[in-house]
Amino acid sequence: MGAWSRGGRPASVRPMVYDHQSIERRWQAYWEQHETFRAEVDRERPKYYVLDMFPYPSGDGLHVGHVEGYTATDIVARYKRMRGFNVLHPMGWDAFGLPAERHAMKTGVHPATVIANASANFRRQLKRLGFSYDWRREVNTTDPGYYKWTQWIFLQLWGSWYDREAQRARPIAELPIPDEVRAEGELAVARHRDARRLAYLDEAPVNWCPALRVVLANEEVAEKVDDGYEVIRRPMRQWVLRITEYAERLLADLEGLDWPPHVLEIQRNWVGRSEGAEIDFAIAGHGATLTVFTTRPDTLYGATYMVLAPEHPLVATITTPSCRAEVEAYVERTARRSERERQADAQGGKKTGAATGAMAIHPITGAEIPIWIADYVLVGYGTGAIMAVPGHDERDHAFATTMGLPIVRVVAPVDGVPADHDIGKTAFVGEGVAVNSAIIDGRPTADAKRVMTEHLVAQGRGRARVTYKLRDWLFSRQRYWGEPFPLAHRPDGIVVAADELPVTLPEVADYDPSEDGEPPLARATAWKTLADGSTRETNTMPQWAGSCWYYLRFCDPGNGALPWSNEAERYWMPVDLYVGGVEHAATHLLYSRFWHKVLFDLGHVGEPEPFRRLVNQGMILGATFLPLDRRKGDDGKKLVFLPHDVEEQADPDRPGESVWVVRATGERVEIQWDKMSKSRGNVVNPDEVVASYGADSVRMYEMFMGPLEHSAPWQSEGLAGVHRFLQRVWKLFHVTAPEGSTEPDALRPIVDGEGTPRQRRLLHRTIEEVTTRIDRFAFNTAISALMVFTRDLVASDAGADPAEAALPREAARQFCLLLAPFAPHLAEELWSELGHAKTLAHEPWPAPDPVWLVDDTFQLVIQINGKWRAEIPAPKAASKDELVALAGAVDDVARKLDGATPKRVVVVPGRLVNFVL
RNA sequence: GCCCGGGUGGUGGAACGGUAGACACGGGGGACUUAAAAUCCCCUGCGCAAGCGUGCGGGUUCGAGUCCCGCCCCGGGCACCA
Repeated sequence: MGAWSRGGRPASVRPMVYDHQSIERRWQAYWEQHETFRAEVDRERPKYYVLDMFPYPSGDGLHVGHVEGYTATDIVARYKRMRGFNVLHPMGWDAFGLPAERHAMKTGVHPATVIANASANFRRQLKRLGFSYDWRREVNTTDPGYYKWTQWIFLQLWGSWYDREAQRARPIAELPIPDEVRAEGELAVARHRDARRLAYLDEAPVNWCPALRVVLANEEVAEKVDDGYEVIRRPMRQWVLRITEYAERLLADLEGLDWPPHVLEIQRNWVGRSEGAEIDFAIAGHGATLTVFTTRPDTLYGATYMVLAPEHPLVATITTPSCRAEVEAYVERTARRSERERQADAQGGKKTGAATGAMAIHPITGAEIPIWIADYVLVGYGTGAIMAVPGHDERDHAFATTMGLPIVRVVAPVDGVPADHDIGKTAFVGEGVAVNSAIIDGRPTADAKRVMTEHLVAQGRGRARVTYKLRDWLFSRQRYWGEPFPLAHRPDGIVVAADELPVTLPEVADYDPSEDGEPPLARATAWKTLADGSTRETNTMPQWAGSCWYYLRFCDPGNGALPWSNEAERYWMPVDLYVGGVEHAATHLLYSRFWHKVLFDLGHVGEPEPFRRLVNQGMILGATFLPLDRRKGDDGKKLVFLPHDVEEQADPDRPGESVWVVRATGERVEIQWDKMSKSRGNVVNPDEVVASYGADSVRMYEMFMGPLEHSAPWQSEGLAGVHRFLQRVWKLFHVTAPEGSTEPDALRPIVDGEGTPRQRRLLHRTIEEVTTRIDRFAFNTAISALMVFTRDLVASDAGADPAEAALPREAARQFCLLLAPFAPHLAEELWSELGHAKTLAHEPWPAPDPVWLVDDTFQLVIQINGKWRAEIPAPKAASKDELVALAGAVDDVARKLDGATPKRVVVVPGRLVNFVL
């Protein structure tokens, strides 16, 4: 580098005009020292709770994607503070979970140490970006002082049952115990209660991931399968939370939330409500009744066989001796199949199954129809059994075709669509008119469903019913780095709560669960064994546990006696704005809402929903470069070049255009944008860009990229552009020190007041625009208004009004306030240079003066037949007739009109005149 | 397959039913400089032009990127859930 290049500037030359490094350092220290963003309950002021989805503190540090969401919430936090709200804006660490544990296994460093280091790094990075968190409220889910209360909430769940009549959770002590149960003694009462608790032990097939040696919740399976992990079903005894009791409320309460439609849809899909009927079938030669769920009771006459899930409890009792061997083999085989195999078959429409030899009796016709088992019927949904109507259900149709079972039509399409439909070839799944169905013949589907259900109810053979896809939440994990369950198993089999919380994690020598899934805590014998002979539960909670309620702890993080005080919770909750990634739509957001409702039912919180408004930030994409022929490299993977391998060159073929070229070889490559990830090598490190452009530039660039919800490519030219803007702001406030001077830049000459009428109009329009655009979350356009102001406030050197060469003090003052949410460091610096002794963080937000929002004149647009023809300045006060006269007098317009009388003249005052010929 | 959300310059994106492309990036030209960098100023949807332009085709309206109907494409969600 030469003496004059950016890095090696001689000391005699003055420093860069806008020295972001020293400015940012100064104000970050000021905020910290003065506790500028400290929040306390204050009943005199309205509150505003702005929350980020707190991060998992990974060893890789913060990335620019985090920064986008955090900047948006910080803008809102700073803005609301200036609007007089008492703002709660906290940050913490979601620090339990696999990565720290795996790191510990590899390096021998304790997960707590791993987390401490990583979170210290995150905290440093966040502070460097100037976010206005109240750091006194920082929480860490792995801190025993925190997870004590996670365990406490778990005990609330364990200690409750769902009263379906009252539609709410109630303490288990209030559960009515039938006399005959009570008569059987303590153990029977305990069993009766345990079967109804919101947290219960269940021996059921679970999603087991052998590679990770852990069970997965249904919500987690898809993600792990996508990551290439094998997930198999295997029976295990596990803790499960009864979230299904809340299905209806989780669905109904989505109404009225200000959430993205997309997330509402994911939640609705996940809950998966469907209305239908249960129908009871007798089994020939057995006392047992086989109950099925169907959404199409109108197709009952078309049921030609029955199917049970292989795990259905009746399978063992009804299977005939001649079929037993085949059925058992089939049950065995399905139990071992992996999730992936099942999905593959499902996609291919491939059906397998076995006949039980038993026959069901059709509740209306009395016909005997065969009972099969097949794994396309799921044990966890409905009743785990179906009546198969191959004529009108694609899956039943495929199965019937494979097994050679009869197919009959009981619904006819209306309007003859499709006219040539062949029920033997494909199922007709649409609505139509019932046929071949004695009691409902001729009725349209909706009507037929209703009448059939009523008929079944009258006969005592069925009932209307609603079912949900949502399953109970599998809540235990066979890992070390999670919250221990505060429970112990007594020798007599009764489960009891720990007397004292927290139940802390013991030290262990080996973090890995055994191959068959015995948790590492099971080997901590001293910890596990209690004095009275009972043993502690050795599973731990999933990572979601801590994040299910952290927003509540933020209300009162230092409380040692309670998870939160009533006072703090009633004041701060609900969260007014919650910003985070969409990946949590079916997991974290569903789980938190569930816990919150339980806490609400038990009177611990005051509102049924925790998050009033939700916004998902988009992804920031990183660049990689691909050869034009997409050839593979030596390792057999697609050949990829990283940004530092590549440079931009002028395109020799197309002047003015440029192409990407590999520096070493000169080969042309194409740019490709992907989600940033360490493995792709396309990650932008916030530390580096903050060092070279400053936190204010990085914050502003991320907001200027486009709407918050959109994904957008990270382009360093754009960052440089925003940085240039901040330099222009600096220059607006300063006269540059003479060349060679070591003095800092001096403040531009200032005149009192808001300046000339033109400047005042500009100021008030800017206030108006920035305000409405922050309110609308249109931060990119708010920034553009700030850019226009900066460009136009002071007359450029060449010519123009000399009265506008100075900086109007009042305009400068208010501009600092408008800039502050976006570029808080620079705004504070300029504010203090204007002579203010204190931070601007609590200054009132500027209000536009309506007088200056209206111009005396406006640009009148003249249209002919709706097309733009001319534009002239016209007085705002002009009447419609005057406007038409003005418009008609314009030469160009008069010529086009050519003396013709318009059929109609549309006048929109303040905008346009449209002559319709 | 079903359900959401989108398609606007070379790029990111602006536009209460009222001048499409604000503000930026990129590109071009100029000023300053011995020169360059930096900075500042001007131009920049397409077309030689009349004109044409917001995925395509219709419609409503004096006027449609915006509202309605029918398609196409892209992104996302759900999916053996009876």
